[in-house]
Amino acid sequence: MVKPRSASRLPPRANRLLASLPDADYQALLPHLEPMAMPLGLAVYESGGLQGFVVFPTDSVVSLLYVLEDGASTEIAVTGREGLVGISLFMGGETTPSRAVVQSAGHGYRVRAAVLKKHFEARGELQHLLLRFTQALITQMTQTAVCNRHHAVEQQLCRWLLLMLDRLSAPELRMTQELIANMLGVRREGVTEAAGKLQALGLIEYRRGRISVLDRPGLEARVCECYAVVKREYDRLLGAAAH
Amino acid sequence: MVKPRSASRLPPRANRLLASLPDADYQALLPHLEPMAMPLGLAVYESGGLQGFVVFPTDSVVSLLYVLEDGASTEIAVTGREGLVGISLFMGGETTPSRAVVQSAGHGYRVRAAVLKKHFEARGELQHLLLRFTQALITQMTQTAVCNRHHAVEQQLCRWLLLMLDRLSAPELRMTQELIANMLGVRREGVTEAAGKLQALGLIEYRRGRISVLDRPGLEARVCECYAVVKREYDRLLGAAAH
DNA sequence: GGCCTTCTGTGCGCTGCCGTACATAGGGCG
DNA sequence: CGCCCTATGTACGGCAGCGCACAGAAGGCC
Repeated sequence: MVKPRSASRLPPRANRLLASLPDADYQALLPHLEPMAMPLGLAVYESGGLQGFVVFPTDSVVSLLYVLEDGASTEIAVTGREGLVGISLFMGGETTPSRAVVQSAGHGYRVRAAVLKKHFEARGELQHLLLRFTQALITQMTQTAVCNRHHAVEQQLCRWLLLMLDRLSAPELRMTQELIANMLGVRREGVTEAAGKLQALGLIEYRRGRISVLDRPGLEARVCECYAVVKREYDRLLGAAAH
Repeated sequence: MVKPRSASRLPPRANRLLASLPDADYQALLPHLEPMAMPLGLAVYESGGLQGFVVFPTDSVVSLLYVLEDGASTEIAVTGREGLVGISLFMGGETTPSRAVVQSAGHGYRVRAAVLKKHFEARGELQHLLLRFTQALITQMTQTAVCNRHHAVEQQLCRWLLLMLDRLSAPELRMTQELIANMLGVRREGVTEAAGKLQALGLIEYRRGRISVLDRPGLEARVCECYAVVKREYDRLLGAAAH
């Protein structure tokens, strides 16, 4: 039933933000939307680097992560079809000290920073929408900080899987445990252990770089409160349609 | 040399954001600035609660923190004279799932949410300034998440002390170790140990709810990179004047 | 001055995660 | 088909921080 991922390029409005725009605003932006491939590992932007574009993912998922001087890293937030990558371009800072890396390959649409900024400043519904999205993103970052401090790796893994799942079309992700460990900022072995436990419980199934979620409700029953808080905020701020 | 803290109420422009506003914007906002006392422990806003005001601290410091269902808490960010409390009011969400609590008593000025929103929408320099501040705040939250994950309590304590110091007029804070522990999301005993070590090194001195920083450069030498990243972003986005 | 609350110091054993090291297994590629 | 790279499983010691329990000390209050 699931179409091969590269078969079709989804239309811009597969992105929920673009879908939420009033027709007039959308039509104004449309000529500036450039389709782009989002291959696994692509750095949409680098820490401190000037980025020329804002990206609206359709069927891809992008991680915002921070890499420490010693190479250790932590995911700050994850963005997919419900949002956009590059908020610093309209927030006024131009850059951020973090990186954005494609975690699940797919496609998206990009808009030149200057163009988006002009439309943002025009202060229509676009501005309100982007600011609400930014606030939702802040909640996700906040909750990540809290979760890092207080919850066990297994719960964080559940949270992470659910966040990814919400942004994917199929309940399967191509992702090694090593990469997940980088995202969560823990050891690979810790992920192996936690994932093994979830598999033993029948919640997920995985083999070599591929994880399938078999029992989503089961995951939701084991996850910490952090997931629900984030989801509720996204729904509240961006409309349940973002789900 | 240090004036008693309650002796004088500072003018609005003791707040760096208000100080950065062009005169015209400032004059427009001035009639709406209501001076307010910020006593220790005051909840400027509660998780999920509708707040009617945005607050510009002058000589007070406010913590944004998240409290988990089980009562455990973590500080997400700290705001003083360099910023404002209540970004969700102009970001469009009205509320956030976190709390804001006065950590260091003092004063501030508040503005009715509707008034600030109107001025924000008028899209002058005020909007740009508030958005840049928001981005700086995001960096602080981000770095908190990373620091929580990867750094030891002692380093986090150094970071926290330096962040507070940057927002205070005297190198002394009234704060029990218990409260610091709540902020950092660790045990009180962990703070006792780390603080004891810093005192033994001659960097700080404390007695019963009062901490004096004796050797700021020494703290800077022991802190993790997280502090510098945040400081650099604040300076870059809000002008070195914010220092 | 003395009491009593609150803050701070310290000492357990425990657990979760780290660092390291190595063994197995999957699966793409020649 | 077989090789080899890479992903995954497992084991072991170490340590940071936790939860708990209690002793001492500081200082406000009457």
